[in-house]
Amino acid sequence: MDAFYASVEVLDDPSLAGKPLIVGGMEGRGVVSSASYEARRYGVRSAMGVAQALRLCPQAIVVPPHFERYSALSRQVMEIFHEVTPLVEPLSIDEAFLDVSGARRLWGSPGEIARLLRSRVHSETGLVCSVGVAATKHVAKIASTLSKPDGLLIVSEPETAAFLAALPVRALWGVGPKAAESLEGRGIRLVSDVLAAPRAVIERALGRAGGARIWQLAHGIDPREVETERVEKSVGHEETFLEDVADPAVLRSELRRLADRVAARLRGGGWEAASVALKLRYADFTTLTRTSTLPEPTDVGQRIGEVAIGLFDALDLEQPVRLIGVRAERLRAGSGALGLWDDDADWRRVDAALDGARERFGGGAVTRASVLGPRRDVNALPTNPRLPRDN
DNA sequence: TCTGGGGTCCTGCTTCTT
DNA sequence: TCTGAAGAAGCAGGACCC
Repeated sequence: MDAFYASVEVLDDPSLAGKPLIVGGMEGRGVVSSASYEARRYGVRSAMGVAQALRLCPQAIVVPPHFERYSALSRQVMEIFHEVTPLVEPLSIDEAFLDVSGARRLWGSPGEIARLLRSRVHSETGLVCSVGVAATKHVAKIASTLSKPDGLLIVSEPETAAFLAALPVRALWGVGPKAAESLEGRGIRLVSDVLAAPRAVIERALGRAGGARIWQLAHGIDPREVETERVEKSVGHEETFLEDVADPAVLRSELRRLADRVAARLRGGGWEAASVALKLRYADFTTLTRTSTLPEPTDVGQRIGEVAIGLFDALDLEQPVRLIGVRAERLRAGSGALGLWDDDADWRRVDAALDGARERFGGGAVTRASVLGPRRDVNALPTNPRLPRDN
């Protein structure tokens, strides 16, 4: 979707059409979430402070984001995609990969399908989208970016190598400012320079995993399928204060509130968290994180809050705090999940959990049944003290 | 008058277990 | 019972994406 949030705002208030528009956060410390193309002409970009954006474009209209509305329209657009192919991989609220290789007999060539999608999205939602068509996800993604706004770019398989070679390295998925700087420091500016360089040079510049990935993408190698199932790995909430906060009591209370929100989402998704992370950003923007693995997974806000506060209390507050956040990590299926647990390793895990529970509760009454509860979910059992994990 | 909030993945290090 | 190596896991920080 093109300038998605800004386009939705225009859809809902046509008087904004044709004007420089910024969808952005709270006053003072807000940033630009989305800007209309009229605002972008003045240099306004996503993630820029709203104050800076207004210096560049003083006549811009700033509206707060309406995420529920964007989500509703996103669902509507995704439904259109699903009517064309079941192989849809939402990448974010406003982007998706579609595998249309099996839909050609019904809907025509990939190019025809792309035109159909653009037309249907516009007629059924009033919004404009751009489409990239290619043999791999990576090239399709780049093509859609280059075709914006309101465009369609088809890169056939034989054209792929030449298409990629002419691009700056920054266009490759996963090359951000730091990676681009590291590559450019070695004289590697274009994808064609990556092709000419030994793989070892790229891996030295970007690290082993990142280097290998970028080397492959530059060569047009991207075997990733369109994945319709996605498994969340963490959920979190964080908040930047309007003014920096130095009072630990206020920060603890905020942690409790954030933990409750995180826990509510865990329960909504049927998950439990195996560890809890605290994030803290000082006034000078120094950011630190602290993580703690839980004795047993939980979806209870009070428990997550206790752990987050424990991590917070272990810190020496050096400065007033600008941002604070709580994240639940290493999610696993929550209550109600069934696991098979008929081998020795699982029983050892149960007994280890028993030991841990006896230590915590002072012994006697703790039995295998009281540790397992009604759940019988081996994966959700405590892993303290350490045992080999099976995931 | 700087710099949000939602995430994923990787690296380098330490600690623990086998 | 001790020891060293290897691997797993935990943790912190950072890059990157939308």
